[in-house]
Amino acid sequence: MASIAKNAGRTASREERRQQLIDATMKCIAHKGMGGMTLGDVAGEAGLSQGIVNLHFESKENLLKETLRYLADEYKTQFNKALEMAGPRAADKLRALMELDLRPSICDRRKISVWFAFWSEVKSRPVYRKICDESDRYYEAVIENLCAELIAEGDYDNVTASSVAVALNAMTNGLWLSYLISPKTFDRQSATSAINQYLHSVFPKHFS
Amino acid sequence: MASIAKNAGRTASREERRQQLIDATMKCIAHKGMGGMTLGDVAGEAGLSQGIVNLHFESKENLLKETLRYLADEYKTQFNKALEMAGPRAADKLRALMELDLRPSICDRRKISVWFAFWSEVKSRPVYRKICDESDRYYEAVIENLCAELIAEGDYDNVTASSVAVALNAMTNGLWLSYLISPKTFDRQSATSAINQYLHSVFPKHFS
Amino acid sequence: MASIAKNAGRTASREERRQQLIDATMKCIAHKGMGGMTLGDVAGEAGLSQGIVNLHFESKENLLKETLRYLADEYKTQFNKALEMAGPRAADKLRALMELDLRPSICDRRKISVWFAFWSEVKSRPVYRKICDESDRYYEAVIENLCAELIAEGDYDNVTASSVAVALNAMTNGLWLSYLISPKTFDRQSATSAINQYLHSVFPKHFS
Amino acid sequence: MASIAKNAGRTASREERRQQLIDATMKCIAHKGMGGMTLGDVAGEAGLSQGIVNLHFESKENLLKETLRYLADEYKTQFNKALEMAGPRAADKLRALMELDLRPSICDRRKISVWFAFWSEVKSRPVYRKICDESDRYYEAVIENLCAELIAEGDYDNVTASSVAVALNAMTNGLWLSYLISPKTFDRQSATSAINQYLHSVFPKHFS
DNA sequence: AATGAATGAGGGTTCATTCAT
DNA sequence: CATGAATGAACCCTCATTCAT
Repeated sequence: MASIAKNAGRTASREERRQQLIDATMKCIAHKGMGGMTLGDVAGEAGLSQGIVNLHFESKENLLKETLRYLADEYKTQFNKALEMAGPRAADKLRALMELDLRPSICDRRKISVWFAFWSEVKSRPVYRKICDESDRYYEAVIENLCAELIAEGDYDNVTASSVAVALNAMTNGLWLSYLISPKTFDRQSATSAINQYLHSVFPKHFS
Repeated sequence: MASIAKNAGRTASREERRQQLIDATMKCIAHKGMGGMTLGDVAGEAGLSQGIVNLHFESKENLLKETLRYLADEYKTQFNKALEMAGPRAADKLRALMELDLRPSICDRRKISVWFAFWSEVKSRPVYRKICDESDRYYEAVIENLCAELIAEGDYDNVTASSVAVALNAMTNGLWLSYLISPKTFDRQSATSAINQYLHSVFPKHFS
Repeated sequence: MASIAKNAGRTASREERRQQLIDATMKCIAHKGMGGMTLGDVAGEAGLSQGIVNLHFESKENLLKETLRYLADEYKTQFNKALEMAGPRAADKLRALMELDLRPSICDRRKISVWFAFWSEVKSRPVYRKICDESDRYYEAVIENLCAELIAEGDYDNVTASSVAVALNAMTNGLWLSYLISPKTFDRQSATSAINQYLHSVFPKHFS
Repeated sequence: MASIAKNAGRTASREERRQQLIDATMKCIAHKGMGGMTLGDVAGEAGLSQGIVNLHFESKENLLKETLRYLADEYKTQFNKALEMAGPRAADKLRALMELDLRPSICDRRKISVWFAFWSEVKSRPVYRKICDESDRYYEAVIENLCAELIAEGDYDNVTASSVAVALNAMTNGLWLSYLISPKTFDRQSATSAINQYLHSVFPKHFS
């Protein structure tokens, strides 16, 4: 029985272990920063031994790449699910996507920290840039399509779908930063207001 | 007095050297990432010798803090200058500030990289958070005041100054990210459109 | 009895596995050098799993010792067989031994590599020295006896059996080194000539 | 005064330090074997700190390469000096070269150990092979020329310069091995006898 | 007997920092 | 002030060994 606890580390599927380590990695990045994080920290956080990361990910660099990929995949999954569950109307879908970015499970300082850690290395690591770029492109395309629908429906002029998509995408990312920097003074409430107000200004017939 | 004059040269040179090293630091962060950058790189970039950074900044940590402070101060200076030179009207001031963020000397991938590097460590280093927070608070306050003026002038309802300030601030930061991630497909032109469209939607009487 | 028969199979398989691993070890030493070789390499080369070597040899150190012992035994077997098959005359026996050292199955770069690997550690590992010393002593004694016979038969003066034995032993080992270092320019032919010429010079009546 | 001892490590020319480290390396290889030697050992042996080797040699691999090169250069220097100081006659030169290989400063178990360590890796590291091959080629060529002179002078038939050169080269290397393996029972005396007897047998008019 | 995930000590290497010059 | 050799802690990574299966 004691041996179960002692050998807890010996039983886990390959996939579980990888996920466990990726989770620990995100925690460590948030806690110590991308440069400050060490493989020792990650292993410790996961309650496992020194060599475990190299065993499952070959190298630190690869662990980080896989962590980013997980983060991107996880977001995409949520994004698509939000889209699906929002019902058929474009306005509802758009609102759902905006809400997604402010949902506590996504908009949490730890996770935001990790996103910024990768973004900050986008210039020095082409792999990161590629992953982020592909994701971004997808989201912006979806949003742009939704905006195009709204514009057609509402007969809005003076507004292009592309510009609104760019603005919305930028805004949600920017709001994450505000939350990261000023967690005390910045709350989800004000973020929601800012977005709603923007949507109302641009698409008054769809958003009150 | 004599000694002041005598030290003026030294002091000036000391200041110049510090600036030279801060510049090198920003280049290195952009090039190698916050974690990848070493004091050796910085010294090399500045064309000086190994120990030089510790001589002028005591420690790496302090160099980074001073670099962030410089970055923040530089931005503040430009911000205030833009405000001043824009003329007395709130709308002009606001437009000038938006333009500032997209001006090549500010919105350049290298510099943006450095901003993101510091932001990514905001959670693990309270000092960084403090510096960023103070700056942000100031800018948002200024913008909020300008918006309040516009609202009063234009008699806009359904809009609060605070929300617009939050949105604008987020948007400009988010646009930097888009530029960082997709330098090929994202250009200053589309960023300008996004902002102008937003301003026009919210303050139609002031922005065409 | 029954149990002996029953275990014979197991024992045989156990012995086969050990031999398989020793062969793999020699391959790996030749390929990666004594320091570069790992137990993982050995297991891989044998097409077996990680822990296999420790299962059969307890430790790396022991595996190496057993490998050397195998190498020495194998050589001794061949040596004795060559001696036996050469016929009764001392000159024929001597020639057979010289030929043995140049025979492709013995004088092959891979195997030579392994010999040198062990010799190079003779100074730091007394066990290796002991094994090599014992073998050497045996071969030199045999050769010395053969030389003594020849000297008696041929009435050679100015020559001692001991010195010729020392020289021949040194020469064959030295020729292996030449082959190891210069496989392209050094061939079995020139090695054979060198030995024959030596034998002819020393024992002109026995070797033409 | 105390500080002189304490800072002994801080004063030494680049070249001196490199040599000091190469010496320590040879000691360590002899003591622990090529695989067992660590950079920590080398630094410790030199009385310096951990990082010192990488500071002066960039990598362990490079340290080893430079060590081999030093060993080869040192030998070549001695070889050429022996050649020069031996006087004009070929026989004297040849004898001087043979004596060189048995001279205590060259034929010492520590140094021999190091030679064997490199030879044992000749198959897995082409660089080592190249260095050894080039040296060997040079020595054999010199010896072959000397033998050719002797053959011409003495009108020896049944002997080719090339074969004698090959044999002599092999023999000296092989004698080193005997010394390495059997330091107790093998002495310089018997090695000398073996060589002299060989020379006498082949070139009776020149060597008594 | 065999596997292969897990361990953890120890290796090579990097790098912030110190110090004699 | 400035240099750059030297330090030594700490990193990533490897690998012999152990152990549950």
